[in-house]
Amino acid sequence: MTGVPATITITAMETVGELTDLSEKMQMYVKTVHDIAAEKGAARVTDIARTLDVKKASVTSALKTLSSRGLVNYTPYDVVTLTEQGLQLAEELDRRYRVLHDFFVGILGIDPHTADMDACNLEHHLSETLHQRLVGFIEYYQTCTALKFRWDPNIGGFCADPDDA
Amino acid sequence: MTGVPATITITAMETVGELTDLSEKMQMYVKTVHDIAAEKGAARVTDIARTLDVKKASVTSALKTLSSRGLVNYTPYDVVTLTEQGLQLAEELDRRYRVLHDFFVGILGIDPHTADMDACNLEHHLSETLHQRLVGFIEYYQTCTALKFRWDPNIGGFCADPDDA
DNA sequence: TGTGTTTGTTAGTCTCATCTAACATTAACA
DNA sequence: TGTTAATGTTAGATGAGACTAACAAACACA
Repeated sequence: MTGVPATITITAMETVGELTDLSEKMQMYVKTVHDIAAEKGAARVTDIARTLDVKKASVTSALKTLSSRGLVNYTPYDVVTLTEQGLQLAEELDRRYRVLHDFFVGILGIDPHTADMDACNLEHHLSETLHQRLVGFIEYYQTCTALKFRWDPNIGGFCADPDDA
Repeated sequence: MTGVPATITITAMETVGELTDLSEKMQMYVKTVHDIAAEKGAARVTDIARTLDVKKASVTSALKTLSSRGLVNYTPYDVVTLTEQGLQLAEELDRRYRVLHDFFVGILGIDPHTADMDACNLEHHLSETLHQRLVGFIEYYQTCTALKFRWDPNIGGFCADPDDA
């Protein structure tokens, strides 16, 4: 058992990748297993390959790496699940994804599809401090009525939200 | 001459990396040459190696790649400068860096060092749409007095800026 | 239960970006 | 101007992560 502690504790400047010493690519495999497992109970190699747009041989190879790191339960020809540690990592990534996506769509007014792509690209690279500030900012935006504004595509800028008093 | 158009035009969902088909690592070399050249007029292999914490042999190798891509002027044993295309790329990256850093420090109240690290890690991964929205958001924050708030470390959350009316 | 299809694995190759070790060039200066 | 130190390059190896081609296992169903 190497690398990933039983409970993930990210310090201020650290990203998820730095904490786990896991490349962005490998993080994506963990996230993908999590997403597929959430939908279907467990992930198959074919599903993972299709989702990540890679060949099945690449998936097998990645799963061996992740298994040796204690992040996935892998036995040849069997379905794949996350270990407890893999689950914690996936949830940490998911928290980051959701905060980014919420911020992009809810506050910056970016269309959901672009927001999804940006959040996916960025979730691996946020420090814990930045993550927490975004969480706090979203909370403040939602509770503070004085703060309501909205992106206006006609102007190409932000302006006071007309729905708000 | 391949890959990079004479004038960079990034479309909505595209990142700088996708546009130029240049890896994050290679983007970092371009940015580093730009930074060193801004300070000293031109970059040397040793400077680049020290800045990026890699060996000089790695720098030589990267410079050959970037030279073949038309982004740096490289001749063996000579100082290194950016081509016009390399300069455009570096400036595009720098715009993203500054917007992120401004947002993190000026609005989210993150300390400059953490903000620097986050901006460095994230600058390669922003879509053009997200970049533009952040620019707009910062402008709005700066001009709209109703929008002033600030991170309060005691509370661990945002609150109305006491300096503001 | 045998046969074909789907799914998964293995073996080997490729590219990228790094490294080390050895060598070459340039610069400094006595 | 010759020697030494600093700087830069080459050649070859490594590891990550992708690929293809060939093979193996599991499944589906007549």
